[in-house]
Amino acid sequence: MTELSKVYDPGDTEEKWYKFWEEKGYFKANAKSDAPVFSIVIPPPNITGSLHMGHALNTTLQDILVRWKRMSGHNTLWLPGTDHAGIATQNVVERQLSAEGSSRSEYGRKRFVEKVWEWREHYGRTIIYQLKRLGASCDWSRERFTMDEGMSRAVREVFVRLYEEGLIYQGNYIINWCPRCMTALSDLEVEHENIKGKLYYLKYKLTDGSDILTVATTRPETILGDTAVAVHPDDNRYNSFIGKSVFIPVINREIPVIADEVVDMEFGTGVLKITPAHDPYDFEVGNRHGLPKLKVMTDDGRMNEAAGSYKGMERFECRKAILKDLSDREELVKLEDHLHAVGHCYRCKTIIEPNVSRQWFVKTKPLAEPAIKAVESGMVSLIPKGWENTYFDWMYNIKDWCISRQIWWGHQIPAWYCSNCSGITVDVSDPASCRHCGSREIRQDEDVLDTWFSSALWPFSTLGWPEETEDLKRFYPTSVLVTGFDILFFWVARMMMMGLKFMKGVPFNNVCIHALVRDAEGQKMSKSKGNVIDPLAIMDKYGTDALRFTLASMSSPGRDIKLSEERIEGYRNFANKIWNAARFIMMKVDDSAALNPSILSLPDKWILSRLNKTAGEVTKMLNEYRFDMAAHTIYSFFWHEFCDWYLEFSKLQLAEGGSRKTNTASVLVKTMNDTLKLLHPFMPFITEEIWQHIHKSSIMTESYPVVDNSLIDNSAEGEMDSVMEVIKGIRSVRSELNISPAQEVDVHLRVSEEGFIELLKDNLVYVKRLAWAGNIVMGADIKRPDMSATAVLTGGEMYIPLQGIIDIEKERGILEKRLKGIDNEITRIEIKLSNKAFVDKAPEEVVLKEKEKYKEFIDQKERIKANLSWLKK
RNA sequence: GGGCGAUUAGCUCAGUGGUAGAGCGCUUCCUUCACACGGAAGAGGUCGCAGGUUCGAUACCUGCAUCGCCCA
Repeated sequence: MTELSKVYDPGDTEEKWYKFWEEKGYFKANAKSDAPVFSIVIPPPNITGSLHMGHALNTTLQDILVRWKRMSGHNTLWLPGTDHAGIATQNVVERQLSAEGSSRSEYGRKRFVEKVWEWREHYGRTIIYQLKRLGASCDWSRERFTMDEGMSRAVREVFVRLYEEGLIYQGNYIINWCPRCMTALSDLEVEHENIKGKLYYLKYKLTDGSDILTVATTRPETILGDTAVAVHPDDNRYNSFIGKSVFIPVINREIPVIADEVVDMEFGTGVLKITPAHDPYDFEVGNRHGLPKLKVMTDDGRMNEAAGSYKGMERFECRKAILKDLSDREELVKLEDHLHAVGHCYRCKTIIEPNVSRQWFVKTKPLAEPAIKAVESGMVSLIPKGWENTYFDWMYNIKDWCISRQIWWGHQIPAWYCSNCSGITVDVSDPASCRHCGSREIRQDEDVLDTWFSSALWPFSTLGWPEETEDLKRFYPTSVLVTGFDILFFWVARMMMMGLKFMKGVPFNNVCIHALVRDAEGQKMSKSKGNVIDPLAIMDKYGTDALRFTLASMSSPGRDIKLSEERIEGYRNFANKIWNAARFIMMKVDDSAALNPSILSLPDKWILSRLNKTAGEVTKMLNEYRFDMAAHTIYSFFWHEFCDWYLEFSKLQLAEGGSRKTNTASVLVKTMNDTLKLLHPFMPFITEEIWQHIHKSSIMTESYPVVDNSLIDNSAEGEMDSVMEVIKGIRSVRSELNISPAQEVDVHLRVSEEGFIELLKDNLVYVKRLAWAGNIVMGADIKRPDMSATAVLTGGEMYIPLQGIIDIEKERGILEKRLKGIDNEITRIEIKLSNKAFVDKAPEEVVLKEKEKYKEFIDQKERIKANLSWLKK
């Protein structure tokens, strides 16, 4: 075995071992193996993305599961890939073109799409390399892309089948429109944000001149598209107006007064203006009452010809202009501050415009039903379980899904329009002629599908569907999906619907939902806030293992991760601790024989028992997706039991020589080996590096430790606790009295229990060495010697004579001097605090500080007095 | 407006119907041959507030407050 350097340097090893694993093919799944299957599909990161902490967390958790299962003998598949991210990618490439002084329209559709593909080839794989940097043990031979040939085929297949079943339809409805991206969005793609706006009260005069109705609105510019005003049928204030008509202010167009139950009598004046083409609720009202839907805006958020003199104005400019005209005409009654939720495009944050247009929709209710049942019946578990309610709530209230997008980058909708008979042909392969009239004059729908449409098929399309491939048979359904809660509806819910529909079975058995990573202040990390912690920089600085361990140990269910660099540094230190423990063992152990269980010492028995309990605990925690607790369990075992105690005991045992030495070596090696294996899923690189040093083979293909019940020894654990308690007691006294480490102390132990005395006798050598104890006398009738310190044990009492150890007179002098000093301080503060002027007039924090100091001094006084009493007879 | 979660040491967070835990930070001592990215010993908490159940509540129940998120 070669000697290790004093400090672990992750930079040297990570790339080397990743390459090694990949070349050896250790990541590859086996479609033919009969071993139990464990499969995961990765949440495909966007091709526009570069690795952020969210990816790092998500990837780490998946890799922990995958490496653990692989070591536990499973035929493991972790299928990687990327998402084409329609709008986001199109935006990125458009920005690039714009920087080059060109534009999407200048390129034209065909060339633009080619440009995006080019972009993907150059930049779109960045994130893949970054995932590798994290150590992700994905089966790269099965890597997929949501726009690759196979996935595109799956998308078409699904579209066609759903269309033929009537579950996909085209219709003219109100949808969310982003005037900047110039596309429709689904309800989920709209982010609602509370904005301080105004509520404007406008005058609508009755056409018969009999009265005026005051209407409150947040969007005065939409009066141009009003086609009615509505009141609640039970509202006595306005009953008499129903059926009459009013003039829209400013433009004086005549519209009816209608009654509808949806009107909230409490809101504003209780009279609502109805703009069916620009408000989702008004759209419904409009449908119920057969009102015309008057569009007053263009797709890029300007006023159209229906807006008359306002034509061409940007929508918020128009608001200003209308308000001016309203107030000029004295038709603006008043305005109030008003907090309301405004929808924003989740990609570009532009305020969305509800808009009536012809789009494609998925009828979701029939798909949602089985998806609800699958969770209700327990076929799929969401972890933590609390998310199931959120899931149900969304599923029960699901609305049809608008899937068409007016962009170029994506799966073009496989529908062709006939210019002859205006029939629609929907087909898997491009048709040559109209299915209805045979005309060759057909044109494909220009829109593309929502990116999430293809993502919804991910668990089976990646495995080869619609072909019945070996992979599909073996690896579907996947074992678990690991993802953040932010895409529960976007992705998880839709995969459930699509998986159940097309595979007749759930896409995964468990959904492990983890938190978001925030900065140390709890803020969401974002480039604009400048509070992003870049995982790549962290990996450079502290090593990948440290980052992974940090993320794992902080991912408690149901709580966001507040990441700080100090924390990562702490786990970097842990990696170094592991390194040095290994270094110690490699320096001390030259020959290790097979473990002989018949000659184990108490510390041997203890550490082996603790090791096995640790292995059991870690496995249990991983089974429950408690990565945090699994990580903590290994951490505290390794550092605080193995390193702090056993390694110190082992030094004595090794010095004994003979069979004690070889057996100790075996215990050291076994414990180290098993801990490295337990740790490997969390810290793959350092464990591999150490393992390779010792064994000249890979740890990846080793078996994960299983509990050996024959090594669990509760009585040895109890006995060790007693021994350690004695050691800690002596150390504590030494420290309290500042006894130098080299100075041995005698110990008088009053212990009545015979078994305890025997135990200590057997283990005296450890106590002497680890506590630097000299003579130890024990017995039931031991009396406290004069001038001795005291420590209380569970089973007795311990005295440490101080005469000759410390200079009693000198020590007493020092302590009394300190006591006097402290008494002075106490008096000083007492005077200060009893001075009313000080307490009343000094800044609060100064007073508080004095009070804290006072408490501190009182504490110190007590301790010094106790020590002084030890020095007396 | 509806729902969910949080509130425990200076900070970040575990946890349990019966003596309150970790990491980091802090204090003191120590470069003794694995590690100063270290060791030893310490200090530090009315477990958000108010009720209730209980022999006993930080934990279970109810209400309130503050913060965060989701949905409308």
